[in-house]
Amino acid sequence: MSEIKSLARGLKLLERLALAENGAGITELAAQLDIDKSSASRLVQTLASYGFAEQDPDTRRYRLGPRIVTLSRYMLTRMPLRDEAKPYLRRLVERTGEGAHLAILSQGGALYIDQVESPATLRATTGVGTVAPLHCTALGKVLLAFDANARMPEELKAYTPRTITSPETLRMHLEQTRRQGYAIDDEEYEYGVRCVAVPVFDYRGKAVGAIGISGPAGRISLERLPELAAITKQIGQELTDRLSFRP
Amino acid sequence: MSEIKSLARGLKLLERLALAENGAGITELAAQLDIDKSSASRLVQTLASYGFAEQDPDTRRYRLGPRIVTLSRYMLTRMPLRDEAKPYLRRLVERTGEGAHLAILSQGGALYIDQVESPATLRATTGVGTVAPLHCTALGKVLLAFDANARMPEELKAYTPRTITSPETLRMHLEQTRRQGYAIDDEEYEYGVRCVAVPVFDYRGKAVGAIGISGPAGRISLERLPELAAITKQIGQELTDRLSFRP
DNA sequence: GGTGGCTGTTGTATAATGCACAACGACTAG
DNA sequence: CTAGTCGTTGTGCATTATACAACAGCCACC
Repeated sequence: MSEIKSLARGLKLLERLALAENGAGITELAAQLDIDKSSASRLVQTLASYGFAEQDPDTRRYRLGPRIVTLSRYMLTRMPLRDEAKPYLRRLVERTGEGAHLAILSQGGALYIDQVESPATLRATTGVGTVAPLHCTALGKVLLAFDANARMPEELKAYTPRTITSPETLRMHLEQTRRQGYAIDDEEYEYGVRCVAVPVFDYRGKAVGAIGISGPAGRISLERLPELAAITKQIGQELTDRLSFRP
Repeated sequence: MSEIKSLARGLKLLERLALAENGAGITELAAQLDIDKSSASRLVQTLASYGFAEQDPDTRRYRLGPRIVTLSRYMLTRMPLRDEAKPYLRRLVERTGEGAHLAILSQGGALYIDQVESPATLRATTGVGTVAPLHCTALGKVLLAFDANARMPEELKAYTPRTITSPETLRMHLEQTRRQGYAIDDEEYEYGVRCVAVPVFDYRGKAVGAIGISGPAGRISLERLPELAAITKQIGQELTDRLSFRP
């Protein structure tokens, strides 16, 4: 499995460009990858000529190009799960009033694939393409509990005081998640945001993703949680049923 | 400007993968790029090892990988225009009841950067990342009329019977668009869908994008058009005013 | 159940290609 | 005006990607 070095370098550059807040300079990029300026320059030029990067005419710095967004769209439209899940996400929003999300396991986290916003003014929305940690989000916990490919994160980073940081506690939590068929995130990732999520299975019974709702803790009160969990479980089951029909 | 060949090949492969409905095989890809199977295999393996492509375990065919979606998210969150425009898109939906979109000029078309869905059951939504033709969409016409970088498409492809296919007619249309400050799409791209769009300018007075609404022709009647155009123009102006504040 | 045609992957020698080292022009700051 | 950036471009050399194979796995078809 010998990888093509210059392609690999180009892809690494893309990732660096993605992380750079206000674009990145050639010298900077070259230093990060430990390659020569000239190499970095030519690689980025190639990326730019295909629309994967672009140069700010004023500052001469480079940033990600619009082609990425277009490719991403292609990728998303080719996912059957996304199309199937959309109506159920809408239903989730209608019945709970909160924002709904669909995520799959990817890059060691929960990758948000689709969303439907809450009609309320106060919203908790995570954009499509975000990769959220597995151990402190409802969608992530569900994937961790039900997706056979999911691996426990090495480090359980604390995002809020409520984040579960002990592997033991998390394991028990996942056990409970499996028993009750849903997971919650009680302000464990972001202050004032609670979430509920359930797994989605395909016709083989394999977990292929998770759907859930998230909203301000004020609206998603602990008293309302059982009801919201029931609704989410029901709609998740309906989606699973639908996915089971295609052989 | 010597481009790095193997990186260029890798990027071309990415684009081919994006276009392939149900993934693409190595032999197929190699034939398309006119390179050897072995080269294609190793290039795609490299793409895969960075998450830009992935292999279906069953069919052994390759498709785009999830990393693309994540990068796309980074790209979008780094666009100031998008953040600024969001509230105005919401307002547009509130006041018209139709779906709202934000687009910029890219890849010879109108690249949809953001959207807010209509609350109605019958929706006309174009996903973020879509590149729509310039000559037959309201957003596209606006960009063509106001963005200095926009180039007239070589071929005015007819998508519906109403599509403007004559360069002369289109030129007059654009002239009118400039005069009245907004453009419409009267079922010129898709049957039964009408759109209204206006330009957005930055502090230099340069057109940086376009916002607009689109919905079923049944609701966006010809009688309602003047009113909808007025609303869209007003909100577009408000957004332009906001963008003018930052030096 | 073999057999032929397909797939995608892996070895290897050769030659093309990307690389490091420069030098360059364009800016900015002191 | 000089010293320090920056990004880009030329060029010889050596690494590297490549083309041509051969390979194992799969499916379908007599």
